[in-house]
Amino acid sequence: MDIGVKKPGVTSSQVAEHAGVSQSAVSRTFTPGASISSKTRTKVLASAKQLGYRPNAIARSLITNRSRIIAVVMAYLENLFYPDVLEELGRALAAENYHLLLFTGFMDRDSDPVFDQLMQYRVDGIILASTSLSSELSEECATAGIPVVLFNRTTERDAVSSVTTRNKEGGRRIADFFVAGGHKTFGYIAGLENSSTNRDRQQGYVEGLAALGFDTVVIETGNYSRPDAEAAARKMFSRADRPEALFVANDHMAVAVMDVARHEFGIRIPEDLSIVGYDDVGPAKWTSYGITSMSQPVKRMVEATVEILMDQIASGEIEAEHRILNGDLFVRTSARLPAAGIVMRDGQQIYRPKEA
Amino acid sequence: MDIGVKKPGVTSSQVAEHAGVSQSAVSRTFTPGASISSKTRTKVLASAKQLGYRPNAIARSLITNRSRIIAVVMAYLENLFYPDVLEELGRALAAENYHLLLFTGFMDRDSDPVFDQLMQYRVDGIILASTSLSSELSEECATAGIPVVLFNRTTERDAVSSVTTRNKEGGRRIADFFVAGGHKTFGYIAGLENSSTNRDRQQGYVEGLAALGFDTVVIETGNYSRPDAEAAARKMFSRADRPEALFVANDHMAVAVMDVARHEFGIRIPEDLSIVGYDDVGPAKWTSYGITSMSQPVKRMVEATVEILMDQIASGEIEAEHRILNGDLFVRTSARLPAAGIVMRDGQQIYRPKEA
DNA sequence: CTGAAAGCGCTTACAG
DNA sequence: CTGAAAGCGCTTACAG
Repeated sequence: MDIGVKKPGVTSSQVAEHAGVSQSAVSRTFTPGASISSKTRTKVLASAKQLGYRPNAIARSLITNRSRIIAVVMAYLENLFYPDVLEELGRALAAENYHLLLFTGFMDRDSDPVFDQLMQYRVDGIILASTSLSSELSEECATAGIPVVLFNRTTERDAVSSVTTRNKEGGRRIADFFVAGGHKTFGYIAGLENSSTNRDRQQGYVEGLAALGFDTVVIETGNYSRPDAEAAARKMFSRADRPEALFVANDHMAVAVMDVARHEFGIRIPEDLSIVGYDDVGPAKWTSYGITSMSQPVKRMVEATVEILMDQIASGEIEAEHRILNGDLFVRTSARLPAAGIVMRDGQQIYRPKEA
Repeated sequence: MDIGVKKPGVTSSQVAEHAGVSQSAVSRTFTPGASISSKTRTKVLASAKQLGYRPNAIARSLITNRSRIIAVVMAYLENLFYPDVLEELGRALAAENYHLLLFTGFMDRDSDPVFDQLMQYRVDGIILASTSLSSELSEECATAGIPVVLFNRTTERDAVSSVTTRNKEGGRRIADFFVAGGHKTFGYIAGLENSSTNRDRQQGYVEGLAALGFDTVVIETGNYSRPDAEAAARKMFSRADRPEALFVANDHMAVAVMDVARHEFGIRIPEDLSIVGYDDVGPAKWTSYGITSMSQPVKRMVEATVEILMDQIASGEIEAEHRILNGDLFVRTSARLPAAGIVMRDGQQIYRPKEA
């Protein structure tokens, strides 16, 4: 035959018949808090076990209007920051007895194409990471009562909930750190130009430098992509005014930039060039790189994300909520050190200037 | 109120009323290949658009007994190989109009705990990567008519479908490569001891060396984990009989091993020590590492996985199928080169001894 | 091609 | 605490 037949599973009616009770009794046995005598319950459980019964979540969803599924949209996973987030999300959602429907591997940074798919499953919530949703669709979600959280990104109108870290303060902290370390010339390898993280990090950095009397920052753009970052690094290091301090908008690019610097240009780090990255992701900690980097607290960001979702699902109130968390500048070997301001925390060096 | 109300979506009945047709007509409009006049279809589509109707996939699943959801179980994502796989899976499943329910972030390497959850959603198929399922549960899937594919792993009894590469041949190739490069002493940093990949890679390597007259291989175990690999490297490099050629069971560990070698022991690579890894994953290609590594063709592995699943879903025949693909030894800078056998392919160096 | 009707496997008032 | 019954939003024979 052409269309395969998945053997139908055991149903609550079959269990009811086997146990000699009503189908409602079976349902109640598997509904936490439902009114059922322990005698009936025991009988049902025994029959269920014997028949290999498992409640059909699909049927339950249809009637409760709750799928217990959260859609996670993550366009790409090359930057290890995102797999880290995904793993934490898996854990956090499982703890709430929710499930994770993943949309990944499409090239657009726009989620609209996957939106139809995701809505058809009547997901209870949507998490958008490394991607964005048009405002019409965001509005449609609000109308449908489906909470949406932007992860590590905000939109201009603030109409959608978001979880981010203080990117602007992060950029400023890096400016302080460079200047405290005695650097005089400054560069920036930018991420995606229309992303809020890039905009904020760059702004904080440039403003911070300006406040300290440095008005010139040479900029190339790496678009948060490895090949683009390599190209940007080649341009940056070929310039006559090559800076001695370089902030790279995330660690994913910083790794590529360091490789180009050392192996293509013979630049010594940190003797000839100081590099600071962002995210504090895995490879930043590897000895070969040892990147001084602003951290983003993935675990707490995920907790905040899931919290917003759970609150809004429970209350039915979809009001945009913005959680902004703090990061720290973890000091390693990729940048020259300032004379003061470095403190130890949990065995790691972080930069905490007094005024902070 | 305590329990939030997700506004019910637009239903096919509402669209039918609006369009002045039967609910069946609406359903047929959204069922590819259903018998419907283009006139009715147009009317329905117009009303659907106006009302913002989207078919409810949950209701459809209930009646078709097909969820169009594939469960992917991936215990952890630190090793970039797995995010790569996930991204390809996202693409490949979307192309078949299937969706990906991800289970990740649990510490066990055993999938049994998530199995109940996954069965409740009546998934149409299951992909297990970096994790395994007890044979009882595998059998239960077969009974229920749900295809399961082990990704990058096999079980002893071969009862479950799998997609792997020729790990044993890979180990043997690495042995050939080392010996051709003039190495005389050999080591191995093992992965998880009960995993099929580790067993096969190790066996091929040890047998290959033996066939060439080298009977001694010093072994430490890194369990495919970064900290364990670092510890294993420290033990390995502290040995009096430290080998000059070291096969590390995957690149994820090889990166850690190289960092320990260079920065803790001052070992020069490849002058003092040759290292070869496995997977040919991102960091292997980064200049700082440049790991010579056996590749696993992720894209083709994913295609094979999805193909098996789609075939078995369509036919309803759950017969274990084993796809075994070839990898190549990509030659970079982490190991001393043999005088012959290195050829170019697509601008990359690979090792292809004549007899192969 | 079309519509009325049955039914997928559950949850949940309702009445007892 | 329990059961009979309605109904969630669809698909799909069936009859016309």
